[in-house]
Amino acid sequence: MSQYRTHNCGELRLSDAGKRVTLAGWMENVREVGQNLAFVVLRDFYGTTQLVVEDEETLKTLLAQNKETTISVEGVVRERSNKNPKLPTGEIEVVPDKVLILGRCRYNSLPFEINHSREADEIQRLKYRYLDLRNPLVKQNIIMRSNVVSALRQAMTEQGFMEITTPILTASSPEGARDYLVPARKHPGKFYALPQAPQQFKQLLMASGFDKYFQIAPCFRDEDARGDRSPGEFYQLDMEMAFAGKEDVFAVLEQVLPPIFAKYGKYSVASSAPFKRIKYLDALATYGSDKPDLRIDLTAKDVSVLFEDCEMEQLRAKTVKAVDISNCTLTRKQIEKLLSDCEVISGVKGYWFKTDAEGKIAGGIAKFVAGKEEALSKYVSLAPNTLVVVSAGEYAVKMAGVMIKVFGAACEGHMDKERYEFCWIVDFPMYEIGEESGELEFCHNPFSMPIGGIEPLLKAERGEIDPLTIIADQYDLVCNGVELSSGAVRNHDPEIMIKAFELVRLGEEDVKSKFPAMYNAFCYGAPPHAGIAPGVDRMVMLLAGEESIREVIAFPMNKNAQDVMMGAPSEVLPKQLEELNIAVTKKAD
RNA sequence: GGUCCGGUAGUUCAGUUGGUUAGAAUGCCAGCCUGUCACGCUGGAGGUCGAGGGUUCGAGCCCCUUCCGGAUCGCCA
Repeated sequence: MSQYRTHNCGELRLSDAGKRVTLAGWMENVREVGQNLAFVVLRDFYGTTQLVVEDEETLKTLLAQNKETTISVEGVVRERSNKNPKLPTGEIEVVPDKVLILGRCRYNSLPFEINHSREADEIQRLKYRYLDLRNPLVKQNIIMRSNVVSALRQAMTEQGFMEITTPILTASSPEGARDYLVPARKHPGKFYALPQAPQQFKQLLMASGFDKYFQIAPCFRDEDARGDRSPGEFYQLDMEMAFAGKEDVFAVLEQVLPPIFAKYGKYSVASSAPFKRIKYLDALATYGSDKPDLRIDLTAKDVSVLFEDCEMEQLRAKTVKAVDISNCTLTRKQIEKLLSDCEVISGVKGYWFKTDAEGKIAGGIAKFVAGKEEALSKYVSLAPNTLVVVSAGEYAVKMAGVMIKVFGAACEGHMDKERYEFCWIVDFPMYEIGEESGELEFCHNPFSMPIGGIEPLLKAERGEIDPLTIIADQYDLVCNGVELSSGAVRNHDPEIMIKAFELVRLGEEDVKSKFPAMYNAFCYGAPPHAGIAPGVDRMVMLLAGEESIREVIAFPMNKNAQDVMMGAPSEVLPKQLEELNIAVTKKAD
């Protein structure tokens, strides 16, 4: 038996009445209702229990303390005369006769009220995260995360995967995101890097003969944060399989994820295996996004041909996209507000018109579409009360995707929020023309196998096909418009690797110098392999229905990658820098 | 780094065209209250209106600079 308690604050019931118990917890609230009568709410991890204080001495002891002081009380469980059906412990109360002060709260005023901490300023919440986390609602997400991670480990193990940890101090990788660097004390001028992902290690594990690997892996990237992207560090369910292809990877996640989403998620799972597969180019054309939210029933139509001779200059663009929204009751003001929201997100202007109750075109750019009704109706519905939003120009597709998400969520009847819709986005282009360089570059990462192996690469080299048409065997898992993870069938063949690099004006030496370990390992006989890495934080975010990733991390950093609670990053002693062979320079004023 | 929005009591916010002593709720303190559970009632304390400068007889409000926060774009193989 614990030194401090016989029971926790969430477990006593009517059947325990008459028992002598000891409880410990935080003094959440004291309600004095008379000269010698007060109710004290005691809270611990498991719940709250009401203490009733009827003697002057105990009352004095407790009133001398601030709220949030931790105490231990010994007393008898009693049936309440006034029961509270809202509380699991609401049928009983404890009458303490011994009170012990365990940890005094020295402040009579807190930075925020514990049970309303979610409404408080975020800086305060992060600075006093240990107080914020006392709020059961805040704590709940962290508990759920723990359960989800444990369920993921169990499911992956059941699927025959083995968890192997990989180094945190490793070599900087020139590709991809900015690295976090760690100076190497014993090697002046040299640095370790924290891994952006265990990508190369897991592929090396495949070359080492491990068959199915997974890891709840910490990843570090020195890039700016977003609502759904924590700065600095995050976790992935990283996995890789040998002698396996796309179908094997899909099968594993289609078995592992839905039961976990069903059990821990806020909503029900609408997708069953196999998940819908959408080609990258089709996703862009239909949904205006490579992470479509399939809960929304809106799609984008290409109406470019209709506006070639349009009087309105902005609409005379190469690409014009239209999204028709049936049974739309939004007012002109609401429509324009939503369009301006879209404009903030995408940086592109949007246009609109609608059909009235008689099916007549009105509002917005109606003047410029008048007379085109017949041609238009081949692409979009012009049934009465249909709103049509339009985007044009270089970023028309992207804007269409934003409009689908914003209007889909805002218009009655076009989105069933209460479910999880998974899909695979497949067949990503291998190469693209870089915006800055204007030359051919890898679209995503150079580790993916081109579909068809070396053949399409050779054809492109001979000029028989456009290298932009080469497809990488790469895939994304998307759920409710959130990119959960990215994966690929890897390129395990040094010849194909070199050829893939040659198309972007690099060669064998570059492959060797950029990825020496992997290149060498693959020269000793590597298995074909494939993998994927769903983001744990984003998954938990979806399950909890949270908008901010910081709600599912115990100790999150703020957007500027600072830990305001610990004071990180911080200055260090000159001695530490000397040891690391880092010259101390004084900042110029 | 760019754009947009915001910063007023411990906390969450209101503050009209630039005009008397800057308000509310909650928390805190004191008193009252014998069945509360968001306890109630009465009273009280609590403010560098983010900072600096300017316009003005007069600035929380207008202008400039700057700091901080949020959203977003860039970025995230």
